Amino acid sequence: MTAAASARDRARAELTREIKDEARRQLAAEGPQRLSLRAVARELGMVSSALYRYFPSRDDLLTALIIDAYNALGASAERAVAGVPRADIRGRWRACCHAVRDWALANPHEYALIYGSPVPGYRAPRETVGPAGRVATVIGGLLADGWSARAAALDGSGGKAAAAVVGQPPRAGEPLPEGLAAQAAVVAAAIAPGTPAPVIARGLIAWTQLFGMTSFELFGQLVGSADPADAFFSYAVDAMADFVGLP
Amino acid sequence: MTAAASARDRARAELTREIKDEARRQLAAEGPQRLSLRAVARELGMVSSALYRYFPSRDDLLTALIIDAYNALGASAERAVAGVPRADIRGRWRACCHAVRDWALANPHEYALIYGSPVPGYRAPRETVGPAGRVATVIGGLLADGWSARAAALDGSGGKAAAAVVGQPPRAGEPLPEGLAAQAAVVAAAIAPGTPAPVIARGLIAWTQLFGMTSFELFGQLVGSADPADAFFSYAVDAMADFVGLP
DNA sequence: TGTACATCAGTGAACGCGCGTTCACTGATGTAC
DNA sequence: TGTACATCAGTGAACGCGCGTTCACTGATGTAC
Repeated sequence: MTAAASARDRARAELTREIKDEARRQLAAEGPQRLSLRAVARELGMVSSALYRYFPSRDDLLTALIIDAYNALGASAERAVAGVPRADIRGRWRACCHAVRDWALANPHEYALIYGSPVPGYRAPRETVGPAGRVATVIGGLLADGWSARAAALDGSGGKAAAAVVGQPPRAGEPLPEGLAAQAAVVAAAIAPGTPAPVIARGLIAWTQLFGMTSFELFGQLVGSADPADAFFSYAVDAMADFVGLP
Repeated sequence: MTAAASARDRARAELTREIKDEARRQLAAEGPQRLSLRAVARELGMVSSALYRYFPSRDDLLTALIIDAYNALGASAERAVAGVPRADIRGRWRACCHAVRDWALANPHEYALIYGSPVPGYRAPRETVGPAGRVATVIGGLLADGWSARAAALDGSGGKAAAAVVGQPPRAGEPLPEGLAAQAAVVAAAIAPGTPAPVIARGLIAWTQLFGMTSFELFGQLVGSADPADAFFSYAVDAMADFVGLP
């Protein structure tokens, strides 16, 4: 009786979700290491040992939250990018960056959970790597699109590429340190096929800049300089778009 | 009897240092939130309540460690920069960036303590802001030196500034979003007198990039792309030197 | 220089807390014949 | 369709742990006259 079987299964799925929701709520209120199974159970009106039917240990609950956080951030970036016309590559880049920032500001503890200091004694298992890569994959796609758009423009107009606010865009033949060229090739193969290594290398810089800036804002490091950070963030996003050569 | 008075005082200062050293050791071994007064006391062969003669609470001990960490990192950057001839501005920038990274890799938990997610329930008091600004102050000095060197060269050579690998250096008149221009002016006044706002704005980008990249390396976010990160790091440091217009 | 007093460092016991995890159990929900 | 059995969810008590902090105390070190 599949319908009946899935009745129990559905109850199970629902409670699993409720546990995660409550855990997420506590995460938001207290931070990652204050997350306690007992408190979650208490809030749900269960006895703490009951949670062990759903998560074999506290670390497994944490892992589930981490995966959810990566997925939520990734989905938010993907959604934002999909909302901009495909040809407007710079607009998609802006959308991606702002989606990252907005999600981080809206979910500071979840952001800290995945991009802050690693939780001590906790080692991220394999299942996190897929979700963890979603934003990078989006960025890789934009780099690839940006490169091919620019390559097409160069062919057509004899070098009159889009004006850059912040400097010359990367060129395919630019020299790179050897180790980096190899790493960039691997990255390109994975998320930005056909994109030359120098573009990827700059993309890595922009990627680290984006998250560095976001973390700094969230963790209070911009107080006294670029806080509030709205203007700085937008400026940096555009500067980095130029830097990686987006049209 | 000042000498005798300072005998007791010296004993006190020494034990205070020993407590911090032991706490730092535990920090390195276990991470910030595993730091426990009882464990520190145990290791020192004291009873836990004795620590309250030295630190009024666990948070105060944490604060002391945070200040020490900022100072250690700041001193390390200052030392590295001072070891390079004053005129070699790019060399000093490189030294500064690599000092930050090297210190972070050598003291990962202390780095996480100050640049990772904020410790929950802990609010950094005033005394941290001075030490926290030391690296930024170093960078501000380099931006100022870079700008005045470039301004001098422009005057002398009619615009033939140093060749940039990565694009055109910032110009004084470049447009900035309004809020950012004001913030940049404040920053300039504090740590880079006479430096135009666009240079400062790019400096902020480079600053966030430096720490973003370092945090990503330390927190394992570069695994699968730019790990090991030596080549990428050096490349990014040079790219950012161009980006902020260092000669 | 010697004595009476004040200051301070360190002790040891105790308070009250919350945590993760285990285990034998009860009762309800599902399955097989 | 009805019964006997298996599976699973949730209970409640318990284990053992370590933590931060307080408090009254002892004894040593310093200070004032």
